[in-house]
Amino acid sequence: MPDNKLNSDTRERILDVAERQFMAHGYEATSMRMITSMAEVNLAAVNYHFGSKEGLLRDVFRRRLTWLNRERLAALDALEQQANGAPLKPSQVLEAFFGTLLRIGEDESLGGMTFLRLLGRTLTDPSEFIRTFFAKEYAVVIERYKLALFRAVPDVPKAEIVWRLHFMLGAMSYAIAGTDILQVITGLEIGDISGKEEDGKSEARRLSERLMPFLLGGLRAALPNPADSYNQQQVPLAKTARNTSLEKKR
Amino acid sequence: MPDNKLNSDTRERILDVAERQFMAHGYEATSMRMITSMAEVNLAAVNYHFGSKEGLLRDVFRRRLTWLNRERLAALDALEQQANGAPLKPSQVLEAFFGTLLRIGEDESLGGMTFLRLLGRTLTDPSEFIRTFFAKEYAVVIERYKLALFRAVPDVPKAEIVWRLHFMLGAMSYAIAGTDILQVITGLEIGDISGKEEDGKSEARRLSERLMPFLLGGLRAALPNPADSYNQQQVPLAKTARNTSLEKKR
DNA sequence: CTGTAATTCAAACGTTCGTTTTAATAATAA
DNA sequence: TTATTATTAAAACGAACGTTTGAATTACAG
Repeated sequence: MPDNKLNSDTRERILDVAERQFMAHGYEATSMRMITSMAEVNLAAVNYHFGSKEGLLRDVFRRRLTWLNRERLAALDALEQQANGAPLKPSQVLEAFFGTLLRIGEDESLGGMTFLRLLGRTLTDPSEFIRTFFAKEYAVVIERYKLALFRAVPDVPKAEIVWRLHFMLGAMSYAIAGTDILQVITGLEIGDISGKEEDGKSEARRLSERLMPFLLGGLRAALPNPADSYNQQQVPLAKTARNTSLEKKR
Repeated sequence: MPDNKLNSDTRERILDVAERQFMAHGYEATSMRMITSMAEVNLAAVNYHFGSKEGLLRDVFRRRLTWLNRERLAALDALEQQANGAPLKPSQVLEAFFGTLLRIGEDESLGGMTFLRLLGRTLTDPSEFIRTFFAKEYAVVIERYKLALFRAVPDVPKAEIVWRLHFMLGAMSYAIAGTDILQVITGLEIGDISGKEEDGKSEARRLSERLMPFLLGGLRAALPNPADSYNQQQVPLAKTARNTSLEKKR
């Protein structure tokens, strides 16, 4: 068992194909035979180089997240050093966090939109293995950014900021992952805008321009008024159709 | 092949177990033998009642989405009728759309948090079958709400509103689906807040109170300034060690 | 009660899955 | 060179998959 050493080219070709197939069909629905045949390597090569299918998925993420984590921390370091002890602006923190991520989408050598979509989709994967992997992989970076946000938005309670970081991650992941289904759901207008190609690497940039103001608006939104419950009264309507959920029909 | 008639109780028990297992492990990783053994029915029962595993998944969603779609349209109808031709407030539209959804999480007979999580996770599923299914299932409702949002937020361009609807769906789905991984990623504070149980059905309500202001803030956020690209200058630092946000590096 | 349809059941179907084994080949060090 | 290790190759492993079959059982209309 090697597990170290430089790329044998086989390794890299497997990672490339696996990244794309996991993105297109999901982890469970992608078989090793699909991967190895498309990569034009022997079936046993995956187990030889990565130990198992899980090991392959882990390394697919590792080679991208290593860069991402380093870059995200560096971006925050630079901002804080320049701020000289003063709190950062919320837009700066978000730009460092989400802008760094979206840069991946513009650079094919960092994984491009393929990896971004894979990342967005995998974050909702329920499997235990994936959950613990990401928790470990992200822990340090998230902690740093959480603290930066606490300082950047001092008028919003910390607990609320954590919730909103949660929401922001979701909005971003979905916006990235959902190119297929959500753009169908929300209509073709986005397709019109994105218009396939004006320049080669515009998709991530266009997304960034739309996403960042949205996230900023959400992050700094007015606090929920504890007096009114959001669920009952905004919609004053009558008792609509009641019928719980099923039966009927057929 | 029957496919009609009322519930044989077997049908219902299969749907309940399948809903929970699909949520917990994902569609592909859930086998029919897991489902049928936990539901204490014969292995062949799924194929008999639903035709196939895909048919089962489809019906798992149908029995919930039928209610949700009807309720969402009814909520919008009631608001618009009451408004008497005047545009609705953004908060009203969001409350009708997301509030209705989150009500599912408070009512076990509508699917509860189990179904909400399943829904959130499934929306990112890459499989063709699921994508087209949701596109059809959602089309009418989304179209109605899109129009309502256009009127409710007239100062935001329509294309931008579609993007933000996209983002809002993502924030919501992730917030729902990601109870496991994202709460680990974003730290334990949320767990402290949610604190297991104060009252029986509080989880969805707590989520709603946090989510709604965030979505409203994002929906009405200031437009991106076309003059400045978000990628270059929000992080104003020098060319020093830090590359702004994209290219360069490496 | 009788007869027909609906449902349940045990068993097996053929396929595909991830992984392992054993041998052949390529690469590298002494 | 030779010895040693790393990599590739072909074939097979047992297990699990979704589905189908055909008989046994139940439900129910006449």
